[in-house]
Amino acid sequence: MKLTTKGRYAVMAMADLASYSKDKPVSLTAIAKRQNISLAYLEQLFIHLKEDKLVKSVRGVKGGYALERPASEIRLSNIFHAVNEEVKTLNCKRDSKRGCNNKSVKCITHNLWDKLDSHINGFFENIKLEELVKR
Amino acid sequence: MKLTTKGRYAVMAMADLASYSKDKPVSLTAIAKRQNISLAYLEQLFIHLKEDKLVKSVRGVKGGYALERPASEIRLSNIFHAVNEEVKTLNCKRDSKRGCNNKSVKCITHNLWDKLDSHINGFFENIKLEELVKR
DNA sequence: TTAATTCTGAGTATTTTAGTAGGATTTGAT
DNA sequence: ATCAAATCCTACTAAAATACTCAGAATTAA
Repeated sequence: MKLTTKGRYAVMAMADLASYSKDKPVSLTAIAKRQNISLAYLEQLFIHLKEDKLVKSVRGVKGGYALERPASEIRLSNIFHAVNEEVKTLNCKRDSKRGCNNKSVKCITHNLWDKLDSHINGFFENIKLEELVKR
Repeated sequence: MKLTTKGRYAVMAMADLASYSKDKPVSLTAIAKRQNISLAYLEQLFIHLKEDKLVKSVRGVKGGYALERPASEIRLSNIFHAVNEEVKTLNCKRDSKRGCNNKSVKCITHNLWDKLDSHINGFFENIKLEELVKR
């Protein structure tokens, strides 16, 4: 199990925005340089961040991105969700087809993965972008 | 981020062992059938489980595997570690080379990944194979 | 008009994962 | 002694996911 760079980059970029975009939008070029992330890759991430209304964009010269909501109202879970960095420990279709009835060994572990999901998601839900940036 | 089947299979197989190998060793063929996992794939996993002294093997006819330690002394973290299903949210070499000094945005998030690692690892460390099986 | 920027879709290289293949070795049972 | 069931071992491969790149279109302040 590992966290992919997609989620990491998204959080880094959002933290960058929260730090540098007080009044004016920040261009992806600036973020790309500061955080050392490919511009083209950032562009793709920001499409999703915008879709989920975490950032707003200003097109054209002097344009860029800014937070759509205050950093105190953005949870890390929102960011991960936006870029499809889901915690997905089990795709249950197979199991449910076979009638997952909490009796087989398979389903003993099934419960485990559910708990793990909650555990990890809870972690991200409890941290706001604001906390990450201040300090 | 996702958990791979490797870790799932390893836990399922260990849970199977804990359930079925009371006195006699259990063959991988039996586990493969019960849990619907490829035999050859299981073999590879058990090499590692054995290396980490979680299971012991009996070769030859009527052979198989059994737990090396009681289920109450095997933590899920031991299993994941054995099959290299590590929680690895950040490979820090790049960052440390650049002098990760907890000042840049990169290192703000760096702390985050460290915490996440602990959070997830803590989850696995707190669950023993025994708890998984009984009930 | 120009240059900086977001926006969009497609394509590709790399890595990881999951699984296969083909044996060699060991050993209880007949 | 032979056989078959099992572990053990190494290498290979197919598929999927990841992490990008590329080429351009659209927008807009200066």
